Amino acid sequence: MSIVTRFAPSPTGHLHIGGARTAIFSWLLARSEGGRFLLRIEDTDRARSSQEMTDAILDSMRWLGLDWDGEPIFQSDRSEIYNAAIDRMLAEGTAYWCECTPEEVEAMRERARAVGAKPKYDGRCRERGLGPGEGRVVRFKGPLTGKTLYDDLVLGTVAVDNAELDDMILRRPDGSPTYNLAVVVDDNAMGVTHVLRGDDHVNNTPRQILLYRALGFAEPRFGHVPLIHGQDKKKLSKRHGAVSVMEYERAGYLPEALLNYLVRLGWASGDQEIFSREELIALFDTAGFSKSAAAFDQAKLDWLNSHYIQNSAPDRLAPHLGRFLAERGRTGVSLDTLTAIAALYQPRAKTLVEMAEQAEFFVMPDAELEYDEKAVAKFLTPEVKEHLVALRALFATFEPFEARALEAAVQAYLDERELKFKVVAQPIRVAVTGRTFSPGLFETVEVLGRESTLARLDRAIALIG
RNA sequence: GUCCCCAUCGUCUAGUGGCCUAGGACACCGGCCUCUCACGCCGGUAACAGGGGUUCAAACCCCCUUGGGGACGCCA
Repeated sequence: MSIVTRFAPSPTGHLHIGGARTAIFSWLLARSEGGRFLLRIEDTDRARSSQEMTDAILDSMRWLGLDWDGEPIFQSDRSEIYNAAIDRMLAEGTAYWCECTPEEVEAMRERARAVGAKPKYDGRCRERGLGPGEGRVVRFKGPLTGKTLYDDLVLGTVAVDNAELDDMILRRPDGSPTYNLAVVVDDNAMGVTHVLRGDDHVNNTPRQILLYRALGFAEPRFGHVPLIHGQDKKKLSKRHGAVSVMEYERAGYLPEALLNYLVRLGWASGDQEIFSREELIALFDTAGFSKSAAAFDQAKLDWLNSHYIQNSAPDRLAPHLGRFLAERGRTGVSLDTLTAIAALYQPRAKTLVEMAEQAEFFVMPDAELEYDEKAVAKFLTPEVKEHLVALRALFATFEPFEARALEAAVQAYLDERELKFKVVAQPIRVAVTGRTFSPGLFETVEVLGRESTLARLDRAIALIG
């Protein structure tokens, strides 16, 4: 039987790092087995769900390269299906009407807590034979004894006493279905064979299995991947900084880097660290899951991002660099220039945002270039003035205006005077970039171009006075 | 509180009874390279939570303790 997996986000927020990871795992499981990967939007909470968030989630999925099969299913237009299932359970005696109010149920929970027991609904309406009525809900008539166990794809055998489970609500007073019921009905209808989700759902699984049985559905395999924690070992949340996929995109991360990082959080294939999309599909295996929670480590993500930046074609990076420079107000840079700059920064930038920050001096008007005070004081000294003047003249006419040729020309100038390159390197660098660090001096000068190089040398010479 | 789950370097992990004086990666610390900053290269520090078993042999199996996480919704 072919595998069918699904990702079922609730459109109440952007695609979260944790959600993205379970989506990646579900996608990989399907793709690695030649199965199908489906999408279901869990928008039954009409008040908190929005079309904007649905679109944003789909955009993030596309950005990561997670393609799904068929059209996404929306729970909001499937209420008849859920109701049919609930009505059937009512008719078959596996569900019942309950008239307890939320306040009464809360009181029951309080009482249970007081005696050190598990807080739960006490089942007082189970045998009352109530029918529909204002304010009434439908509850599942679960088994009171015995154990429910299943073989988890990542955890192994998980068992829970049925006595721990209370009779969950299936239908609210307004007729809408609750999460557990809708999930079971949909997963069954969609033919889902493998459910991969976060660890925080293990407690739901026995309940859902009981529903599968009550409904006479075939049970899928379940796998619960450990949650992603922040540096403090707590469940990842807003206060841990950037947590949505979109934020990482905006922060200048490459999708393949985030994908690679996320997939290694809780999964491994031997010692391999770098995986292409194709390799992942070829190597993915549920045996590679780890059982313990993983802490999100920004430093390692940065390392992967620099790896992918270094290994990308510069012309692929160029448009992205252009975008991030534009955000800094530097527009109208040609694609050729962008490509040349990107190539210089590939080994130097951890993120595209950092690349744009570092490279901004290349594209600012010469008159706007700011000179670092300390750099000027240290390197733009009277002793080097004559050399800057001479080299300015050399740069003014030398052909071709290309890194290696310029380097040879400058070297010849220095040889004649028995000077070391060190004497002029930093002064020229400070003159054309405004600071003490940059890519290779001649590469920088070449990309900057003759006109800007001369204009900046003039400014530097003027600064010496 | 109750239930469920987890437990190897700071972090991500390899390890499925002998190949482990525990391997890799990130980070960190040295060094090399060098026109700066990076890249790269070489080297280093650093872990089987504790205690009992089982076994000729345990990081690997069992139990307990401790620690951590998650869940206890008419949210998903």
